[in-house]
Amino acid sequence: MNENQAVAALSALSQETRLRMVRYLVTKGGEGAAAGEVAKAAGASSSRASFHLNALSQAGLITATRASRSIIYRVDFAAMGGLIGYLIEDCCQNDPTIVSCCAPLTKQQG
Amino acid sequence: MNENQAVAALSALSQETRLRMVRYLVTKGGEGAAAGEVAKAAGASSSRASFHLNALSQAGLITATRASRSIIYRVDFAAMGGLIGYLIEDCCQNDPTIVSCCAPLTKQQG
DNA sequence: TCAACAATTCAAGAGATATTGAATTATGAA
DNA sequence: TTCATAATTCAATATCTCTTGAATTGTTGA
Repeated sequence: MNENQAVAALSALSQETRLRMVRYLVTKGGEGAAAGEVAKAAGASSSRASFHLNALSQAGLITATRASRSIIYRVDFAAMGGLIGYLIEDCCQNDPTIVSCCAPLTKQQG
Repeated sequence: MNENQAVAALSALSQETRLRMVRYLVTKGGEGAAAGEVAKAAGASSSRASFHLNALSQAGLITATRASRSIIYRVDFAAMGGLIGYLIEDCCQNDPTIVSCCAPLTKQQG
């Protein structure tokens, strides 16, 4: 993960419809979901959904694979993890005696 | 953390100068850094830095406290952790038998 | 081949955001 | 009070992004 990739990923996530899509796909895990299903979950028209799914794909946050008439989208969990790691890199200069500031960054996950 | 807060935080982070600022402040931990120091670290003019620091503050990602002539900015680590938690909420529907997709989200932290 | 379904592409208009340099506010020291 | 430092505010410009609806592409089954 470099700066350009991180800005691209964060730009992609900083939009209501796309954030809903990613969060929906996160819950779906490796199974993923078809474009139409994601569009419905995010409350978007098909053209809008397509536009935003393409943006997420360009940013490297999701992948697309065709399955018959549908196109299945899945979160790229390595990319998501890479982004999170980039955001909190060298937290508190990696000082192991300081826990108070870095602790909240690892606790909220579930 | 709700949807509006998350979009605001991600919008704030999705800009080169602001991302640099936050990453710099993350390494500074509870100590924080003065506006001028952050501006220098991010390679921004003072007016640009002020504009972007205000955006990060409005988004709830950093706090500002005056110390003599300087204004010290610090990352709000609870807000950062809340954002990360919101992004990966209910990953894989919290199925404990699935590790492959959620693992990368908790490993990259340094 | 034809009809139906799933999804993408396109163009135009509306709205939001970033940059610049000059001016202004706030603080501290002589 | 006066000067220097630290930082913010302002207005104008330029640029990017989102939405909409119609048209198009790709796939499947009758």
